[in-house]
Amino acid sequence: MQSQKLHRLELEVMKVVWRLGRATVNDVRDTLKQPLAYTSVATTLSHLEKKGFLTHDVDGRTYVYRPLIQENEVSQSMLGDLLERLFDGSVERLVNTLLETREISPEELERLRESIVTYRQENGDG
Amino acid sequence: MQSQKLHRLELEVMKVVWRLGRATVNDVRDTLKQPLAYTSVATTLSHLEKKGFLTHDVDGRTYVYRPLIQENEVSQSMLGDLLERLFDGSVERLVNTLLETREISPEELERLRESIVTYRQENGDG
DNA sequence: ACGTTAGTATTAAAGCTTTAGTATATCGGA
DNA sequence: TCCGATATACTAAAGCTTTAATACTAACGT
Repeated sequence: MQSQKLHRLELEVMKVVWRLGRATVNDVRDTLKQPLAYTSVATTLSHLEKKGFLTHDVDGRTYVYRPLIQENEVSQSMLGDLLERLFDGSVERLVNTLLETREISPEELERLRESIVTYRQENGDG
Repeated sequence: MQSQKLHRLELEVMKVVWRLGRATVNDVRDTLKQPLAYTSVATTLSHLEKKGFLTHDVDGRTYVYRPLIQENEVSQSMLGDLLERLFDGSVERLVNTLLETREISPEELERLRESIVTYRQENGDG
């Protein structure tokens, strides 16, 4: 398993492929907010395939890409990276920073608390 | 206010300066885990100063750098960036990913829950 | 005063991502 | 069959960070 870290554009492209499930160059190009030349998107997809994040099937002469890695894996990996680099691995510091930063609605806060309690019941007391 | 996003090496260097409070090139160089040429560190400090993250006082012919931005500001900014790019701004999704990923001790989990409850009391119900 | 040392300033190479132009191949319609 | 449209392959320029060499400057000891 490699680094699982995606750069800005790579991530944008992967998000489209994750969302669509299967996607051609044009699918990706049409979905991206950022306007890009066809070949730019194609190159990025090639890179992602070479790095092992994607593969493709052939439909006529068209490549249909699909993910080889789940969004959740990448999210975990990149969040974990930031956790180490910014917070020395302290989940508590990360969450506190999050709480300080954001305007979080009471509803979201309550869901958050529930998530933690649920997780604790499932794992924490073992 | 600018982007407040630091790259890998820049962040390493800033962390040293934050920790030491005031630091010369050699202070930073000696503290960094990564071995680097004197001039590499000096260049990076110059960049950081040009970008407004640092300034320096002069002591003899030596520059003594000090932060112009707090670690917390940068942490918030960079975490917020990841929150948007990876989780579409959903704090809940971020925290859930964090819970899935990490082995979190019951103690840490309890502190986490307390943080949230405290924050909710101070802000959430208003 | 002079040379050695220890700083900073300048410049740029190396390595990376992003972006896209050009070349090439192939499908499909007239 | 031939032409235009559309697809990928190849190549590389532009823009960025990292890294460090070289040039320059000033302090300090003798």
